[in-house]
Amino acid sequence: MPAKEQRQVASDRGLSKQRVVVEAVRLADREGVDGLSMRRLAGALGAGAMSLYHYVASKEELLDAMVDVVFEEIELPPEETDWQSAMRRRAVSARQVLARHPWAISLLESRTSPGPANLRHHEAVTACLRRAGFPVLMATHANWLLDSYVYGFALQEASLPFDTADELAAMAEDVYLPQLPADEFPYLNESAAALVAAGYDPAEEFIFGLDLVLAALEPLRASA
Amino acid sequence: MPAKEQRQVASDRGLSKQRVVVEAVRLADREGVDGLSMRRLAGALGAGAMSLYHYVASKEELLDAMVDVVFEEIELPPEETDWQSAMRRRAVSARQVLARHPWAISLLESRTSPGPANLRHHEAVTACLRRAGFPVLMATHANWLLDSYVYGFALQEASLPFDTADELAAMAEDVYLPQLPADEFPYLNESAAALVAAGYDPAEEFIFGLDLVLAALEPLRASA
DNA sequence: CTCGTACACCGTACGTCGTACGCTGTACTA
DNA sequence: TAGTACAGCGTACGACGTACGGTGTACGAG
Repeated sequence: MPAKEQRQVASDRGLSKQRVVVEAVRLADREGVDGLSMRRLAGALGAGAMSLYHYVASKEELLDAMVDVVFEEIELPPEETDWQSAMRRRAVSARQVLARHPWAISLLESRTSPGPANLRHHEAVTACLRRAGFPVLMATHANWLLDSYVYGFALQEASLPFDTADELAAMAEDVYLPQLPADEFPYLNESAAALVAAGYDPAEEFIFGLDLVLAALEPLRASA
Repeated sequence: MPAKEQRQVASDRGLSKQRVVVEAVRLADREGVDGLSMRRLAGALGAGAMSLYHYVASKEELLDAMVDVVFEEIELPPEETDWQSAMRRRAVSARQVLARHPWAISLLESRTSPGPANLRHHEAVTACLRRAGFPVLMATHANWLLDSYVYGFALQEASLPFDTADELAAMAEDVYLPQLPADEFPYLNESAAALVAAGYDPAEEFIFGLDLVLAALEPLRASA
């Protein structure tokens, strides 16, 4: 019934798994993962809902592909520098990317088989550690530790309702402190006051723990 | 129309926010968070779906309450010991609890305002650190670092499709190695082989990173 | 030039979801 | 005895994922 005047638009306007997944990521960035439905996604692509199923077997597969797109965005550890700088680079990049796509974090939990970009990433990180002199088991330990820190930080960051020092100060005054009776929560009150006074910026927190972890790993490079 | 022979069952079989939330946690443990629907939950409680809304304003509020129940299960840092032992205790407990309720991790990301148990927990941890001599800002750093590690580890653990060394060995042989061409992923192959050979048990991984982090924090106890 | 087949895409339909709304029966107070 | 409050329920609505069976266009073979 429809479409009689459209002709060679196909190759340009036509769908593809690429286009579907990329648009899904955009939609999730904009509206959160709960706002991502097959119908809405199809709408954003100017297509019918069922057309998507020619490119993705199910919504689950779509989510898998989205997570892998996110992994593709994370910078691999550069090979030219010392291992600490390289790992810092990739960790900082990972945090940035996960902050840009907060929905990806909650998806990680439920996706059990890593996509190709995830594997490539893991390989590159392991390579960096092994070349720096970490024995196999130590490299595994370091991997777990660093990834735990990065993911856990991103997870906590995603649940913060503020981004900057100013917003923190405003929220502390208006929202937090009122529900924190000073006698029941003396230390949280103390912290909140001190953080606001110091102009605490959560964005700078990441590097502190990261460098501390990297320094703590350094001595393990040559041991068994 | 119904219910004419039931009488004093009310106080025993009657609902309450407690019962609703606890049963929701059980259901989520059993079927995952996707398997938790208001109808199914009501069914498990022998009630109609809409009855739940007398105890929870919305499903969102139910999820908030479930997360707080999980926090209640986490052991607070004991006050009698040195700070490292205390923090180790609570971290180990947190990991256990989160492993028992994997759905809670993905919920953390979307819940922006902490419940009472969460606040009490945070207060206790901060108290422990401050009493151990950490200055306010350092205690904040330590908090972020430790929580990041615990949450991130739990997140990674939840996405593992195996729990024991044996299962890892089996999966490595049957699933992972076949899709990891040795020329493209030399280091992952090396790691997989070494881990299987060493009888690597992911359950022991947690303590390694935890103790490393605790040791790295120790020297910061008295500095500004 | 026709026709068959393959492909890209779509409309409809089903069962499930969260929940707004309004009704019932019971329990207790006046 | 009447009135009120409350616990719980039934129905209904719109949105979801997706099974199924179309329908138009492109293209190679005859």
